[in-house]
Amino acid sequence: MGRGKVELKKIENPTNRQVTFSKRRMGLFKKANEVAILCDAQIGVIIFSGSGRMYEYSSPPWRIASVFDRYLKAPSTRFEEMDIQQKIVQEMTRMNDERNRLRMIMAQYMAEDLASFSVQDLSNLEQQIEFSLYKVRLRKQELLDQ
Amino acid sequence: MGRGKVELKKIENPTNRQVTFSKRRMGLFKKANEVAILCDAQIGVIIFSGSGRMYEYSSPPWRIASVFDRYLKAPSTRFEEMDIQQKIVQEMTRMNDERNRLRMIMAQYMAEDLASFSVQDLSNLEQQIEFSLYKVRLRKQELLDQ
DNA sequence: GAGCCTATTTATAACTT
DNA sequence: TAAGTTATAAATAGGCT
Repeated sequence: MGRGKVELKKIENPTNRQVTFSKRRMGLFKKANEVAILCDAQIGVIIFSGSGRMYEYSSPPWRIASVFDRYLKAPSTRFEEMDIQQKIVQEMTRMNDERNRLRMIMAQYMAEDLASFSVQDLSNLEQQIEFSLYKVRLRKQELLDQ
Repeated sequence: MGRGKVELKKIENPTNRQVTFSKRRMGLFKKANEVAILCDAQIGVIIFSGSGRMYEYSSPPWRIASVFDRYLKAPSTRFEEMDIQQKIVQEMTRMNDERNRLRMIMAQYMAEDLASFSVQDLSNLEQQIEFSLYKVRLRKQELLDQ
């Protein structure tokens, strides 16, 4: 989207990174606002810059606190403790050796024991899988375009 | 952005609204992901559809809970902190199904490092993910049909 | 009614001042 | 360095299947 194609990795030049951050942050909020209005949705977006500054968007007429409050009340929502995040990281690290193979079979693995999921859980899972699928397709296309 | 210009107001036709919601939700998450990576930012996005379904994005490797936790601690935040923090603590205390959560998070992690995959690998992965998506949807439908 | 397609609109990277 | 401009990449509305 611009004079040149941009690789999806951290922009090393701090000045360029700051400029891009400023522009794209505005773009992201604009998009969020459009979805909220066009599709009658309630949206909250929080951004922390690398330097720790916070920016937020919340779809009118709700305050962002309201969106998060609703998030807390969502039936299947569980707030992960830091402990659990650490467990995730540890688990991912442990699996490093067979990481690729594991990823290949993860989709299969994931779908094998769905009995204990609620409808909301499954909807969330569905979304995450769709996003994964999107990313896989994107990556494949990138390779094909080379 | 499309065959016709769209007025910024709620799309009245429910079918069109749903289609637009689905497309733009994906677009919004993609944009958020790009900003997070390009600009080294931490981003959380929560969307509630008009029907109350929740969708979320959180920039890897952070979980969305982490973004919100940081939000609650931000100096400029001034809504009822005690109240909401208490709710968080309660939620965290009630949390007991980390296994399923972990599995759900895996989908997101899974797609994060695709650099080493060949096109053939990706096609296989794509097929497996699509199959998983199919099974998740099937299971969800079963629950809804009960 | 979920995908795929493509004409157009929109976002933005690099340029300019 | 910041603000405005423009060429180009990306998103997507409406069609089509």
